[in-house]
Amino acid sequence: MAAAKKTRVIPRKRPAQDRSRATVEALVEAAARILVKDGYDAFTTNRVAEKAGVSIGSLYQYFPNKEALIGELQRRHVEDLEHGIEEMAAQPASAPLADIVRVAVERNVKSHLIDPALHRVLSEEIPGLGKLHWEAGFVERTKLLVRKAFESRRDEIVVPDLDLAVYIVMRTVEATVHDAVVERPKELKSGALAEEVTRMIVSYLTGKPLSAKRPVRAAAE
Amino acid sequence: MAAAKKTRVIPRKRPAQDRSRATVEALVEAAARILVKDGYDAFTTNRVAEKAGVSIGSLYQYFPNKEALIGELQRRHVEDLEHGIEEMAAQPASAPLADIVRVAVERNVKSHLIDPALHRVLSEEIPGLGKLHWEAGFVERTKLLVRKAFESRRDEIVVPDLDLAVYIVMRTVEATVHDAVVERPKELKSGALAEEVTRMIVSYLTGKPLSAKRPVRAAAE
Amino acid sequence: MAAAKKTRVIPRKRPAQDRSRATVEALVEAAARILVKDGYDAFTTNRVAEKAGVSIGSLYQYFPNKEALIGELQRRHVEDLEHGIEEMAAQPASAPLADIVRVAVERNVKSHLIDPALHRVLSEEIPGLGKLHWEAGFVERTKLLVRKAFESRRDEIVVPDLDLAVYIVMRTVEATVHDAVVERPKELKSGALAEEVTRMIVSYLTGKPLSAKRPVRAAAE
Amino acid sequence: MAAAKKTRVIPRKRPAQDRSRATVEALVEAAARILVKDGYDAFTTNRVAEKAGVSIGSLYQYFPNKEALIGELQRRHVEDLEHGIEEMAAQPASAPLADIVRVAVERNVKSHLIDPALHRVLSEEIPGLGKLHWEAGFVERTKLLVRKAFESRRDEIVVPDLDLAVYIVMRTVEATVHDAVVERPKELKSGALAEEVTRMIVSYLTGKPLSAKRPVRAAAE
DNA sequence: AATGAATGAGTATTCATTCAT
DNA sequence: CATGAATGAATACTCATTCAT
Repeated sequence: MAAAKKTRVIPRKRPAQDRSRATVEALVEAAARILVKDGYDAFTTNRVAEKAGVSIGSLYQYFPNKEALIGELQRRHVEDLEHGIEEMAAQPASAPLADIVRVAVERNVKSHLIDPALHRVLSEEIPGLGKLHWEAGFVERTKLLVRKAFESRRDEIVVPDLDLAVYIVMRTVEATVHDAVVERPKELKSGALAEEVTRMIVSYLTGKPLSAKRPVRAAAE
Repeated sequence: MAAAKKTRVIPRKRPAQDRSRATVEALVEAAARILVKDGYDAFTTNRVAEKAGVSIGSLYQYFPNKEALIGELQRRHVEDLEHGIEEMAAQPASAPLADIVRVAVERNVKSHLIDPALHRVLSEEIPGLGKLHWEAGFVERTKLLVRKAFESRRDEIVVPDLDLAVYIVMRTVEATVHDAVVERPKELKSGALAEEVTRMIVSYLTGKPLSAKRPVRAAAE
Repeated sequence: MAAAKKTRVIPRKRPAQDRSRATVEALVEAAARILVKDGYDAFTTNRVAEKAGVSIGSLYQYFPNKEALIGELQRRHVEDLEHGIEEMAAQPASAPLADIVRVAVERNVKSHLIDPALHRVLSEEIPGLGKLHWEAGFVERTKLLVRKAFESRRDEIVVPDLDLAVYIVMRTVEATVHDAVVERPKELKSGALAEEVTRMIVSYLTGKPLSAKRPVRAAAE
Repeated sequence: MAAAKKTRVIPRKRPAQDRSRATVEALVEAAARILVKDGYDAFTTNRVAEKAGVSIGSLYQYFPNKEALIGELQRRHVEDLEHGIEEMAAQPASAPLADIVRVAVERNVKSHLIDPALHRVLSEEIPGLGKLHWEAGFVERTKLLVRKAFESRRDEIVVPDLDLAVYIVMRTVEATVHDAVVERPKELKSGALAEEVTRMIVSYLTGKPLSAKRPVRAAAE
């Protein structure tokens, strides 16, 4: 129903030269800084260009429109999130479900601690595009990896509908960790939140409580 | 950091006269319709007034600004959510934790099935204010009720940090149900989602799986 | 082939109130003045609004875009041209072809003497729209009237293809008179040009020269 | 009154080298193609350079500005028109007026059939400069030749004011033929239009109808 | 109370042109 | 000669809000 926006989200040129790259980087940096410091209302293309020390024309040389600039910011965050899932998927086949979940959750927490303020603005203050933009395919690719990880531990899992479980788990981790940036920063940093969320998910999937906390190496950087 | 908006969110007057009430109602209706059908971009005060069959001047008679209109929409949705929590709190003291959780989850699902499209727009397309707006105090009042419910079943709960548990549970239910409107509509309506989420939460809180499904009366309308 | 522009040309509202009418008039006036004095390059919407002593917002209240403003100017000129053709058509059925032609030519000259400068800018400096805009149907309506006038004097006319004759005559009068505004202003005002053009057309249509000049009353205001 | 543009219209250098010539040619070609296919709005210097397979810098090596590019296009068209007039002037002194006129008209038709689309865009879609641009002196040189041709047949001509006659004839031929490209393409190609226009002009100038059509050799290529 | 004409600050975006490499 | 990254002035248009009637 809601009106869809007609827009390219892909940067106009893949910057090749060095000067180009520097310009693009300056723009992205400036965009992030403005978004964090002054909010979306202050996020105007002219302001971004100015803060980047670049002409407005140059901004449009690399980003077809305002949205594309935001898109790039999102892309970078999502890229990191995806790396996290890949790290989980890279766990040895022998690793128990609990370890898998813990790695995923802790890695997700790590992603959210990189630039929490930017992350918050990105998901709360941007109009028109909630998760819509979320780098095409990211959610699907991610779902697939999680599903595979679950499938190869099918015997440990008591939940009948695996697909539904994947959905619930993913939403839970994301929401729970994401909002903690603002509402539970202490527990987010201390690891307490990750521990609790891991417990919840594991006990849900396996049908039995996760006894003692047995830290996993992969979580450490 | 982010620029805060200076605004009253409360309707200028409690409409007493009938005509007034009708006007307000028409405006709110029109606002919702536009938001759902055309998205936030099309949501202009002039357009709302026009669709409501009212002059723009009249709109400003009842709503001090655009945000207040949105605020009213949110208020109405949140009001329903709050009623849900109150229903949960109204459970007899003897009701076991599992029942409490089930009632809360199922009631939340019900709230989200009232006007899913509007609900989605409200939480995804509105810029500048994510949950910030969320009717002052709603989250706090709600947290309190949930906490009390948990406290009076403290013996059933194995999680040490009750406050953290409340946060996790609330975020989980909200996120999980909310997104299901778009991504898992079937399981949302069938009750399968509510069942799973309830299982997850109960097993997390109590440390033991929720055996068979034992439906609760209060969930039935 | 050439890209067509997507635009409303119709004024947004038919001004009803007096204040509205005054605003519209001020805008049209300002538009004409700017076009004549400074050319199309200086014709910006903000400038027009300013010169009209009206806010830019008001301009857009009555004209959906820049083009519509020009459209209105053209409409007014074309309206006058059309009145001229109607005057020709209103000649008594007994009037000989020569009189008809003379009336038409002289009336056309009159139209072009109203605001020659504006007229010139309108047809020479406006990009994208040559005659394209020319008030929908004007050319057709006009052709029809001329054709009828010719048909009812078919016996006087020696040209076999009447349709082609109509085309040639119309283009000739328009081009010849229009450019005279700039290139032959003296003869345009003195009536010499009209006389010559009339001669040319009549001798072409009838196959015999138009002997002496026999002025027609209708031409005099 | 109208703001005059400050510009060189002559290409910066007479390309001597072959590569240069090729570049210029590519640019002019690209310019024409864009103008015809996409209209004046799409005619940007960057686009022209790109389509020509040349860097924007190179464009400015050969054309001081956008206008100069258009100027070159016009120059080429006008050049052809001028050749036509010269062909007329090259008729033997003994050739009767009717032949002269016929040659001129038919040659003009031929010019307009070379690249009608480009020709149309050039004269209808280019803003700021109607005929102003028209290669300095073209109109004057042309007028002179026509006048001379008329003078040397003064005895055949009944019109008293020769200068006015020249103006009227020239405007008539140009307008009548030019617009036929769009509005009477069939008659333009068949020669019917040229025939009619010739008749009109000859009968106007000589005061007697042009009896039978007596084709002239010069008109044949 | 209602109307709706008027306001005008604010913004995304284009494109001709320059100039360092 | 060629390149193409960078420039930045210029402009159409939107929309929340006010206020005279």
